[in-house]
Amino acid sequence: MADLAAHVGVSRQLVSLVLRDAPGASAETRRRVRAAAKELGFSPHVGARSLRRARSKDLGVVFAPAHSTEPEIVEAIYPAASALGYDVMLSAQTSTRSTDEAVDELLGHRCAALVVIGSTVDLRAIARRSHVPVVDVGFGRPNRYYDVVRSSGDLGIEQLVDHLADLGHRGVTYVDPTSMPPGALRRRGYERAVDRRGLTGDLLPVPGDYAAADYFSEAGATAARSLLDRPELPTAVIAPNDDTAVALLHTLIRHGARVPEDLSVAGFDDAPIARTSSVDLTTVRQDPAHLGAAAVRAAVRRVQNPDLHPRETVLDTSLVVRTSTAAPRRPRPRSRTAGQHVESAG
Amino acid sequence: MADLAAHVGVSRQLVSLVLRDAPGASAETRRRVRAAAKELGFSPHVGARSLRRARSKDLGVVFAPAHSTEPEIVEAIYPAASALGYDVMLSAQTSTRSTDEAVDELLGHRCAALVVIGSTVDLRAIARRSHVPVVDVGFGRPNRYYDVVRSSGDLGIEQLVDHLADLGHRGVTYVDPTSMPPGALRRRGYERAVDRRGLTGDLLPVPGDYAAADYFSEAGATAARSLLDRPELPTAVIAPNDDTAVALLHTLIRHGARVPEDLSVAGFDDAPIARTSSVDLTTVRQDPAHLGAAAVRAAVRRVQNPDLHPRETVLDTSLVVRTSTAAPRRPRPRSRTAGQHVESAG
DNA sequence: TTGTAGGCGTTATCAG
DNA sequence: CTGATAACGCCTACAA
Repeated sequence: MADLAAHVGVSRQLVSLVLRDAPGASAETRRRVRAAAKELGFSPHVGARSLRRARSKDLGVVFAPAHSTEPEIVEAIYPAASALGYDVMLSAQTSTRSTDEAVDELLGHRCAALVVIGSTVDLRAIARRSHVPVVDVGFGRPNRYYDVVRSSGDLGIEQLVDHLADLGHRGVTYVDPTSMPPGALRRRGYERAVDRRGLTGDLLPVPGDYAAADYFSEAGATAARSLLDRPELPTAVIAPNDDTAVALLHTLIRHGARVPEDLSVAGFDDAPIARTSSVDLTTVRQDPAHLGAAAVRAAVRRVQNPDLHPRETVLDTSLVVRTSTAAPRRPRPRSRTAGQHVESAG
Repeated sequence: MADLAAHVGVSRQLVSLVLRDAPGASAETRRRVRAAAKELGFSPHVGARSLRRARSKDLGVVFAPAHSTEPEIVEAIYPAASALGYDVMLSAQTSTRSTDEAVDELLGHRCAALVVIGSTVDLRAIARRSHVPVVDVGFGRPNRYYDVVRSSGDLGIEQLVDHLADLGHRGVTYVDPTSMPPGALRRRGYERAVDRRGLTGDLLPVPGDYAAADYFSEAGATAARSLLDRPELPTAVIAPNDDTAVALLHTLIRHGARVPEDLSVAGFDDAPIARTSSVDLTTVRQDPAHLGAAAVRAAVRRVQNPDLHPRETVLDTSLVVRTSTAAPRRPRPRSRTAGQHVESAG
């Protein structure tokens, strides 16, 4: 930094002011300093900066890179954090790297707060030893130790059941990958909606190992084979995540069933694969941008006021109707028009 | 750290020794120091550490979280770096965050080297201003400024063509998403193999925008529709990435074609989706673990000896045969039995 | 094993 | 806007 100052012909502290966007430098000086910094390839040493600064402006984010939905949330966190003046520091949780390791690295960097995405472990111990606010994004339950941000999985499934009931379906089958962490909540939504609408329920549990990379897909394929073994196919099937729904859909199609003519299929997440034209899956969207922004807000709120109690933030989901659902083969008189995109504010 | 030392009843520098695994402390002391660190929730300030240390032991990694194959490479980089004594620092490149921004953040952390995954831009400018070794993982071309690690896309496609020829196919159609960065290389492999085996070539170019999130999938769906419009389907189709191949496969199946009975379909990448049982795609694997390890090795090599010239590392691919490819149908009659319907859907 | 001293690059404060 | 000075937490070197 001294080099840079000498090169421009100003003092070091003026360079420091410019580089951290602090007031007290003229526009012309700013320009010259920035130009010189670029020319010399200089960027301030963030280690030294964090050493000296009173409070950190870094948000630590723990995520699983290979997961299908987490990266989208990570991408959304960047602009949200940036808008509040925070930098983002990523730390991956993988098969060879535990949540604790990922958290420790971030703690070493003295992040102001931690956002943990899609964790299946209880973050209580982590929250206690962190000494910084912790936010759980995914499927945590409200507690006194850390903030929880999640979407309303139960209501989302209810939206799906309502959609199918409105189309005229009298029964809806629900594939339940039983070891999926948010599974219980979503299944409750299904049961509630089926009761409320007076539909015939049909629960198809598929056990398995959540840690297996292809558990969701295999669950869909397994469920499809089970349905194909029946004397008659149901008219509508819901799976509580898109990977399972897509595998279900493709396995059914491969065995001669037509979707949506023979049966309707719906998923949950609005993952990228649901949007491709060869799938075009009716699903429930939990907006990654909303989740990311809510997580950042929750973290910053407690950074600014550490005495506040952790909160639960539940985000609305929105039904996304595509061409994998339609009225059943012999539509009832009360069937309505399909194809509407119902959105609810976040 | 002073607190910790006082708590254990030893000197600060002994604590420092223990925390960085340096020799000079007894096993018993190590144990007590670690226990106390855990109890007090203490971890060394990496900023202060990097400020003091002569050389950095951090490897900066730039990647696109939402990409289908990059996260697997990122996961592989962790153990590879760890084995050589390096920490990993992640920086995301997204639609709202340019490669330059991602690189600048890492440079601010004074990483020892930079690994840039799947970049479509020329890294020359970045390599010049970085003052640290840069490694491009993906589809860079050899040059004097930075290392390149890639897999042998051309040979991989040749393996695929050979496999199909060995099965008895006399012609192979090749879907070419023309704006895909490694596309030219792979297409050359196709052309070479078709010539060498004396097959009938059939190039099906699909233009589009690489930046669009669903470009690969849409390319597959488009190609499928184009094939279905022909009077006769080819017996074998290759797409140079799995997303395209899967969309192609599903669109064909949805329109009544049987895979592999009517035609064989193959992809490239061995992405997670290719492995699911509802897809079970024959493909070419470029091992993410190998790519990650090679990238780390290339980076560390030049960190340890900055005078060495950047290199190109080309990794072998391996053919993964699954059930989407088979021998061509012997008779050519288009006799289709019940349950098969060709329809035009959206 | 302990103690002491110095310094890494930055920010903060204060008087000019 | 400049100049001077202290401090952040840690590592290194050296002597005890």
